[in-house]
Amino acid sequence: MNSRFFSLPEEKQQIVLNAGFHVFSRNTYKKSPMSEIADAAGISKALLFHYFHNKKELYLFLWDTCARITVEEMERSGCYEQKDLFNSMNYGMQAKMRITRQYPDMAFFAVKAFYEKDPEVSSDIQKSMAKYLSIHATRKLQELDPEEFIPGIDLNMMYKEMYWASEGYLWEYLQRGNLNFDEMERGFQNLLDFWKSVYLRKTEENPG
Amino acid sequence: MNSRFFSLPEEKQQIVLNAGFHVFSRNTYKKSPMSEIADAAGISKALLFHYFHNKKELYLFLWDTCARITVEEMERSGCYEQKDLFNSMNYGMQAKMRITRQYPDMAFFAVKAFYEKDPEVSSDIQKSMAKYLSIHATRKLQELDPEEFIPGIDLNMMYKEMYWASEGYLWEYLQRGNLNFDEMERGFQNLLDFWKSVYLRKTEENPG
DNA sequence: ACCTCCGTTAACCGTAGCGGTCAATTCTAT
DNA sequence: ATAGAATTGACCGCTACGGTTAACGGAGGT
Repeated sequence: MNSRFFSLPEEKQQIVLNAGFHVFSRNTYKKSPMSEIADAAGISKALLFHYFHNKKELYLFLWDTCARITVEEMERSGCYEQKDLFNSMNYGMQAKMRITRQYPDMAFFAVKAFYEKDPEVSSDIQKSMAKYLSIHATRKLQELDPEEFIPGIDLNMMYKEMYWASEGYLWEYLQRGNLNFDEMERGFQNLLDFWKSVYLRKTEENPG
Repeated sequence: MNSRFFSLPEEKQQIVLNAGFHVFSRNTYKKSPMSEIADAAGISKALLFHYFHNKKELYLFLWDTCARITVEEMERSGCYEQKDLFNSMNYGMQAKMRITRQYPDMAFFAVKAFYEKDPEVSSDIQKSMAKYLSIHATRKLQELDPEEFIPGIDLNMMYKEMYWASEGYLWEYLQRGNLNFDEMERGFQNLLDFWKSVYLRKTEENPG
């Protein structure tokens, strides 16, 4: 289908993908010019049209790539198999950052595409999303052992709270651009350590 | 300056402002058409140009309005005078939601404008921002009494964590549109209660 | 030396949308 | 009826868009 694009060296492919993620994540579908994407990728507009027959094809290809890579990388991180909640979040976040390192604008693109309203692409997006969600639904919420946490804590709320804070944390970094991944990773470790120190029940092995 | 606009009934003014916030928050400055704003406000493009001489004037007016209302509403909420951290956050969040109720897209507009790169407006934005930040800087970080919180907790980290979670919480609601403010408020109350139950030191009055 | 293939591009095309203007129309109050 | 303000449709010059095409240039085969 995209044989011409796939025969490119992988490095060049990534540059084009990133250019697409970048432009489409900052504009609506309709207001994302192919010329801007080509410029960002350092190639001519005509060549971009040589790789992808039209704008819609590129956009949907980017969406599929985004979904595929996310699923792959999350599976690969092993976060779903972790029994320990904090390890699970840690691996999950590491996966997200590994993705962001390679495709800095993919996260933005994903949310933008999900809420895209343009009739030329929205139905395709939603259809594909439904497919991926049905896969995702197999992963049920962690079964947490109340004995491990401080007495009386609302574990459901704790989980949601940690999720929101992770999102807020990630968001703050993504928003300001020029990412320092080592710093991000260290910061998230601190966050995890804080949660452990506060939420985990104190025992002989874990004296707070 | 904008005498023609100000002589409008307040209700109509708000409609126009919201239309502006909406369009400018979803596109770059350059790609936000005046025609689209006029449509969203239910008036003709020519009339919009009657109220504001050109696009730049409207944009900067929106920015000033945004900054002014935010400062006003935060002051008015009384969150800065609160001695208790949780009360302070509660009032602050209530103020944010009061603003969002009236101008649903103002929060989006603010972050977008802050990161706007277009040379036609970016310098004005940054200049005005510096002004407002210098006012804001007078409000120093809460002096927290370690005696009130569980022993050994990292108060600095706790504060940051609560901030991130609030942002993540707000973001989740804003993102999906069609806001239910009562539900949002209840949800945030739950979050506050959770924090109190976990972070506050247990005493006779507060048996966890 | 010539030819062929193919990645790559500048230049182009028809159209649509932009910021901004203005004459004309409608509304309102006397 | 009429002055004056509010409001608009139609317009202008220009830019930018998606997509096409003819041509360029280098690598490899003969």
